[in-house]
Amino acid sequence: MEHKRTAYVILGILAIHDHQSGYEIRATIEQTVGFFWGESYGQLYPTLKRLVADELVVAGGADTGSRTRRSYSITAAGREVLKSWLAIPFRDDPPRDEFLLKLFFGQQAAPGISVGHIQAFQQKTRGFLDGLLELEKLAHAYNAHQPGFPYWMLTLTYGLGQLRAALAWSETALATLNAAEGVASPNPHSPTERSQQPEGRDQIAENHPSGAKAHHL
Amino acid sequence: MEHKRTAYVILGILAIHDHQSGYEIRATIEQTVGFFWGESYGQLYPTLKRLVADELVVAGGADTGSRTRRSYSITAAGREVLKSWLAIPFRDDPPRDEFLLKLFFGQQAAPGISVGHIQAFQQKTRGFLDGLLELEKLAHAYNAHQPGFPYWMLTLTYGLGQLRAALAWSETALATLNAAEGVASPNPHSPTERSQQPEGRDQIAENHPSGAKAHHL
DNA sequence: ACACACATGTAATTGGTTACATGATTTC
DNA sequence: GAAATCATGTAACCAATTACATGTGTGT
Repeated sequence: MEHKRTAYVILGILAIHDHQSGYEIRATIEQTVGFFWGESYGQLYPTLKRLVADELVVAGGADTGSRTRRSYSITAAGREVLKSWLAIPFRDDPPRDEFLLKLFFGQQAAPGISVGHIQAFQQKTRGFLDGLLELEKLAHAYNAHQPGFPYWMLTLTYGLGQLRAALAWSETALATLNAAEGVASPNPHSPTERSQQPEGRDQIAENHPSGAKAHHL
Repeated sequence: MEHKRTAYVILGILAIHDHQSGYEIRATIEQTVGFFWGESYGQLYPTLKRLVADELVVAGGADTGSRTRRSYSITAAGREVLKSWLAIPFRDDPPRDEFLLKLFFGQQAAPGISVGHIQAFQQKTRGFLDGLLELEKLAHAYNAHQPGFPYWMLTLTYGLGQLRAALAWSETALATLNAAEGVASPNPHSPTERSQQPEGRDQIAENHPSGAKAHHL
């Protein structure tokens, strides 16, 4: 009876605003938790089905099989399940930041490549930041009175902080690299959409004098 | 003949320091890119095999099948493949931050839960930061002269910046929450179950005027 | 002889993405 | 009645995790 995290996202969204269709839920996810939590279509509908089967949400509207709008609400049981999930420690999934990875190996790349990556990163970050600022404005305008508001703001300010730090870093990074690599030429990069911020896992290099493995590569 | 990202990590590591066993490669990954790139056992050996088959690395040492140490080196072809991978735009994989997710839904949680999460986050972040600072020290001590050094430092300073921003945020977040949630009965990190939560529907803001997307819940 | 770290591997499964296929409703 | 957008779904795939199974070399 385990549920995957997609299930809890759905429950959480419905707990805040009930009676949404799958389509709407998806949109809501994107507009609210989207900046730190990506969901895919492929997961949504099957999960919704499963939640209905487990009676954590109830479906109203058309009969199954039809393609007409159906809307979902969370049940009391659903709220409980959500609540107990919220109470257990969050899991830190392994970080995966391809940008940093490519940057780390920058020495192996052709000249200019790393600078290009950083520039692309910078642009994405700026765009992302603009989006969050916009979101902040809208949230204040429409949702300031809602009970969840303080929590929402917390996630927002977290995001803003990370992005600003990233932006500050990118300036100095470019300066450093231009010094190190000489002049820049090319650009790689055509824009994509999503950005992410890495979230840590806690293991870090272990090293002790005696066994002294490779800390020097 | 697509390669997965694990393959490029291996190539990159071997490009920096050749002639390592699978075991060593894994350790090196952890000690260098580990803080922003998690790899799992399960991927390493099969990928290594595949790389050998594609002649991007060569294996020396014992014969296949044996469990004695084998060591791998990158080939010229391997370097080329790595180089061209480095040149293509990095991919931003969808963000997934369970901490923020739980925080976002904090209103649905029992009292103290969110504070507990933030405290846990704070601790992890501090530990992580300490680890990075340690790593920085070691890197300066042992690797300062190596050609990749400036790039490694870039990833490091990025991490430090993010962590410091996260730490700063967590302070204000705790302050905010303590104000908002009244007093804490901190229930840090051990699962709870049962709680009373009657509380009927919460009906909140409805969809607004026409046109614009629902930016409010 | 035993423990322990070094070392290599595989099987089962998850969790998720992408791409596609299709129907319903609104708007012009 | 065509187009756009709202809406629901599925199939194919794949990257990665987990847990397990096993062997080797060294030091005590």
